[in-house]
Amino acid sequence: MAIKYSRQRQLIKDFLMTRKDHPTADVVYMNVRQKYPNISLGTVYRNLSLLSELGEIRRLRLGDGIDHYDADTSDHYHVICTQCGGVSDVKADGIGDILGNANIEYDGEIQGHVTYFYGICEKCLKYSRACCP
Amino acid sequence: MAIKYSRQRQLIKDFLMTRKDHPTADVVYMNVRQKYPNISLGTVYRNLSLLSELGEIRRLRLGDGIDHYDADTSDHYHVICTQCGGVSDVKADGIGDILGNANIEYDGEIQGHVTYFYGICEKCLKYSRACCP
DNA sequence: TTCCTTGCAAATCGTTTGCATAATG
DNA sequence: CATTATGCAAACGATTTGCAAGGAA
Repeated sequence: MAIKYSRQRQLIKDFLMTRKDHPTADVVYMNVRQKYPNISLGTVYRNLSLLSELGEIRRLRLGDGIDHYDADTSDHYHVICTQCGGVSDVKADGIGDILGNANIEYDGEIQGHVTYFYGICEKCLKYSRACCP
Repeated sequence: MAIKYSRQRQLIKDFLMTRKDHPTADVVYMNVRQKYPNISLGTVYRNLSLLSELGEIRRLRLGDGIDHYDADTSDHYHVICTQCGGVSDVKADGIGDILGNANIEYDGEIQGHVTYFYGICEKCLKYSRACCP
């Protein structure tokens, strides 16, 4: 199971690192194809999964049924805009600790949690202000 | 868009209220079919969506890519067992407030959050204890 | 009668997989 | 050379949808 270099995987990771909007597999495919036209969707999926397993990127499951990917593996959270569907980052230090210490009643063993927020992103806020003063 | 009664919708909701394990659409279909053999999968999906919109049930998106449904609409959280995949309830009062007051840096407007936990459920815990003393 | 709901099947959409070929170490 | 990765296309599983027929108000 040794991992060998592939230009495709490198390009996928490179592209992801340039983006802060947590693109989907399809968006990755569309973009990488501009530098490497022969790449196939299957390869994109395979590498996104592999990179996620390796911990080099993060796979985000945000309730819209489509996987998003994030090259920023640091500890942070996400907000989904209920208007435009965009995904943006939030700093929210200590949520892990807070949830870990919350008053949780459960007879099994809790190992971790997934949290994301929804709301209205900065862009959409400005937009709605502009038209409804 | 007035809503008219349908026996199928009633049976779907009735079934869901008897279950505490947050079944998927397919499981609902299999079970309702025993009382109403002609029901179609499409009808099950349509009604689960409708009931969710009406707030009579809750749709759970737990990161496994399959929607689960819960007739318990009270405020509670869920734990997904990493061993058996089962979904169970947790009481965790105050998480909403805690997250609302967390130290969150975000330039948009946060309206709410989704949180679920993962870990090992009671059954699987007992099971693993039994075989590894 | 009006309009909502259904059953059925086909269609959609994101994702995975089998396989022969190409590239890496 | 052994092994991993690829492109392609077909397969997949969950969900949605178009449509003609059935049922509720």
